[in-house]
Amino acid sequence: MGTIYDLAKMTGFSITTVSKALNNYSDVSEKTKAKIVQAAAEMGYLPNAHAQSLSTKRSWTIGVMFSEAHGVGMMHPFFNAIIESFRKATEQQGYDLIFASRNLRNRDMSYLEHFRHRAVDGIVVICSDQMDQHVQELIQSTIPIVVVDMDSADCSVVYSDNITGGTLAINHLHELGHRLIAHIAGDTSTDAGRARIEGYQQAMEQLDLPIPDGYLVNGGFFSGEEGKRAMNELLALPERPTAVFVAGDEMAIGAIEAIHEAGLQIPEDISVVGYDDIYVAKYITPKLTTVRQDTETIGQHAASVLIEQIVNKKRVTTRDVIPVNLMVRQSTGPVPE
Amino acid sequence: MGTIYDLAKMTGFSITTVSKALNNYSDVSEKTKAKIVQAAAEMGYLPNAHAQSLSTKRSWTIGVMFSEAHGVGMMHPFFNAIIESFRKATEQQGYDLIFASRNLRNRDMSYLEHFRHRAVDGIVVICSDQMDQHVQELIQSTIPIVVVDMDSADCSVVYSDNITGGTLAINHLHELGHRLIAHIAGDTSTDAGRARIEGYQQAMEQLDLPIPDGYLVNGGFFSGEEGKRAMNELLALPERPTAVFVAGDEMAIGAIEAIHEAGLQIPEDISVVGYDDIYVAKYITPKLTTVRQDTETIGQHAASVLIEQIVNKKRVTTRDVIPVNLMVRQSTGPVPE
DNA sequence: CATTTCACCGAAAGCGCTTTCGATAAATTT
DNA sequence: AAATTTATCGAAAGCGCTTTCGGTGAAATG
Repeated sequence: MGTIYDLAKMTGFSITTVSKALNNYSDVSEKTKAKIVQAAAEMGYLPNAHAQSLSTKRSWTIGVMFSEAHGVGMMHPFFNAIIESFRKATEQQGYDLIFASRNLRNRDMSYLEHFRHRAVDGIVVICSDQMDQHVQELIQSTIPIVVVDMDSADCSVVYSDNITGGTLAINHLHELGHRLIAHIAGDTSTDAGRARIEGYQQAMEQLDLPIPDGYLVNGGFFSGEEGKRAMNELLALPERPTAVFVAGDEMAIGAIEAIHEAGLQIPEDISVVGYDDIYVAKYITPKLTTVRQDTETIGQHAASVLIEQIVNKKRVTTRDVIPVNLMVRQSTGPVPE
Repeated sequence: MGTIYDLAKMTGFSITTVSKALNNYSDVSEKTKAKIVQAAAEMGYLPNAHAQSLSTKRSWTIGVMFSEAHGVGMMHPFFNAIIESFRKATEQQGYDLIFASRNLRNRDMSYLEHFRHRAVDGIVVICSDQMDQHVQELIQSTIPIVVVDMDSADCSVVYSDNITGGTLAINHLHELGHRLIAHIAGDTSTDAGRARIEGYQQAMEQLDLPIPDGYLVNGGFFSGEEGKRAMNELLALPERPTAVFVAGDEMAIGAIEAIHEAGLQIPEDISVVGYDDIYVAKYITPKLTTVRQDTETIGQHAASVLIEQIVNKKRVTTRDVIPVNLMVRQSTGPVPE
């Protein structure tokens, strides 16, 4: 503890000089700089971030907002991996992350209001719901922002190449001989959900494969429960698919459960390919074939495009589509005879 | 945007009165309060948090530190679930969470220093490594603190009843007829790892079961890889266990993979019980029997004990041990003949 | 030697807010 | 009617820091 005044008294210099010394101004002699820096170290002096922010109008904080749309909060492994990567990248530049709520001492307020209150330097939002009012409000504001996993023309975005992801999965299944390929989709209110459907449809058309009625089933918001339910719908179909492309790994794991409960084998009876490549994907039985999203680069790119805006004090709107790749493991195999 | 000065000018009152009105002081008439509040709403006025903190010495922020010991960061599902619950509880009281790094504009500093710099009101640390220097430094400081998943005599702690968790698992296996029960342990540098070993050993002794050489194998830091490796060691033993208690779910999933690769069935040949009950536990094949940690209550309790300290401006040292319970699913079954 | 330049330092204002304390006018009491 | 209380407001100091701008003495220049 101790303020800049204490340091000034201790060293005999004015607070002006102390501040300059600490900030490495050129109009302070090396000798006094050294004295001051050492004294600071001795007394364990640390500048008060609030005072600094107040006077510089720069807080070195980045506000993060998770879409709480479906109560996943910060628990979804995919979102999480991204934020972790984002955090590493931004902390290297000296920024701290702040998770703001919509509650300011029991006063209800929007995220934008809260972020303005906290005077964050920039905002990262991880959200897949186009319609989220709070997100739209953030996007329309003047604060530097980057949004992940969603598209928008009004701000910088970074997300996976989900269309290619879909085609990758379908082509892989096609090469294994599958012709009856279903898709358990993410909700169409999400960009990711829609793009993967798009990829599925494009690939099927390209391959001249029909999409039978009921082969495109909505799996909702990527949960295990919904994946299971959706798979059961597929299993009840008159012409059962031999392969299914699932728009999320947790959903895929739910689907696998359904398949097993129906007494069927994977991949002998049905092949399944997931999406995301969450941590456990390669450990479960059968090891999950899945489209891997590069959370590492997504986080890094998001960080750099945000920081660039902050540094240049200028909002930009870029679109950064990150490649995905297929991890072939053991949940897919040749089509059954 | 706009400051309190603008509001003052706009309403014709002094900034003193404006501030008081906004903070609901009693020496401002209801009439002028109403005027000011409305004007504030009209111009979208929001108080600057930094200025407030500077003058009140209260920042309404809580610093969170994850033990980065083994590079898991905020990605581990168990830690994550806790933080999510903690976040919900604290945000209801008006606090924001800040994830600080050890990097302050390319100056290296400790977490304590960083938190002091940011002037957080309290700290939550989620860590299992007793020896972490940074954590010890935090604990010895004067800032209100709560640590999760670790024991300490010098601060408030909240963690699961891991000893009971261990005995729960062993007793369950014993009831199923198992006598050859091994344990893939978490590293003994972690409290959780040690306590679960303790529970294992206590239960085995209680049941008069010997622990053969090699039946207690270190699984390191709870990763899938290490679980797999440890399981392979067990499989190579002259007398193979019929059941294994694994100190973490991800580790258990790795162990399951090893068992399957050895051509053995679960639970027919070997039963396995995990620890944590992570999200996917109930979806994988076979559905994992596991000791469930109550992340919800852990987070809530951590929040309330921290906030209590903040409000009372007085550090307390409490120990809050949260009960666990066994989720019996399909990875455990009767001992093979 | 007079003048300009340069290196180094500090006074002071300002960032946006809270809070103490005193001032004033109105209301109440004697 | 005088004295006291009450209700309402504002001046000013302070929170800890940055930054502009001016000042001083020493060194460099003519």
